[in-house]
Amino acid sequence: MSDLLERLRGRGWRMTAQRRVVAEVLDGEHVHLTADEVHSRAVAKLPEISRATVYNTLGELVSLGEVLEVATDKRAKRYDPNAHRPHHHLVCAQCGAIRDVHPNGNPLADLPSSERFGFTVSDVEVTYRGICPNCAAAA
Amino acid sequence: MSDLLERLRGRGWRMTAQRRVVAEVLDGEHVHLTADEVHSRAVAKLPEISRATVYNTLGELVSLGEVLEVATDKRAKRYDPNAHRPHHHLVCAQCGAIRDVHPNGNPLADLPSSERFGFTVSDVEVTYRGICPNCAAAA
DNA sequence: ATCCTACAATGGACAATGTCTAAGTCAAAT
DNA sequence: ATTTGACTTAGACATTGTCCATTGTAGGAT
Ligand SMILES: [Mn+2]
Ligand SMILES: [Mn+2]
Ligand SMILES: [Zn+2]
Ligand SMILES: [Zn+2]
Repeated sequence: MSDLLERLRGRGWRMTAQRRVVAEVLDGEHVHLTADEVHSRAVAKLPEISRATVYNTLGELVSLGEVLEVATDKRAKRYDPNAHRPHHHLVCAQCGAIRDVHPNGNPLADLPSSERFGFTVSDVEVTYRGICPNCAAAA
Repeated sequence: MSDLLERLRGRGWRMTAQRRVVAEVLDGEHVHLTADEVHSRAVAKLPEISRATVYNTLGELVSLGEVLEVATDKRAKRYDPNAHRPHHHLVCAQCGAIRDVHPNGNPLADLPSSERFGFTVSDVEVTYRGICPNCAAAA
């Protein structure tokens, strides 16, 4: 995710300790944190970082297309740094664990024009739900 | 939706003015209201109905499988009385209008086991996004 | 028709999530 | 080193949702 920081510097972003920390927290695979989780982890690295800054920074990253907002649970939005390769999500209905998945086929092609109601359809999100191996083992 | 009231009576539901009003508000096609919208419309019919009762009733309807919770926008949950025929959603990215859609194919079959990470996958939600005819005309 | 009581409704406190602003701070250009 | 406007902060406020003690009532029993 240091390439992210590079790209942002190139776009005229002022590089602050807070933004570096948020970027660090978002680094990794299968990362889908809520704003509050991002804040907690950021505070561990930079105790004085404020909630508002985390929200602001996440919002900016979303506007820039560097992070995606996903709504896999019905409470808080989650922030997904894997914005470059399109993908969908597989969510454990029990513990909420989230994995990135790449299904076959193109769901957009499966929506016939008779089911489009005159909309110009440009995008599709797919969320699979099930039980993860951990939760299955604990049952 | 009077058949809904019948089914609920059969399940031992006490029939109250409040529950009748909530059921009335949820009647119709392509209905996907937030709890607050349900409350507003219910108040128009029964001014003294409380927010708590609307939340309680919606929660009960969801537990009974008579209404679905959907998360097509990233703020409030929406309540969908079309719980009997499985379907997906088409959402206007501009105005938020929601239509029920029935795509071809089965997205569950498109998730190969190599992409299941040991999960037992049981369900899939698909949300199409685009621009509705109204918003396109206004542009 | 009246009574009883378990179930339901109410209002308001509280919690979780998200937005906004005024004032102070600091990155980076000069 | 100075300057400047972008950035951060704390906390008020807004929205969405939950909980609980109290009050009300639907529907069965008499
Ligand atoms: Mn993802
Ligand atoms: Mn629907
Ligand atoms: Zn799990
Ligand atoms: Zn629209």
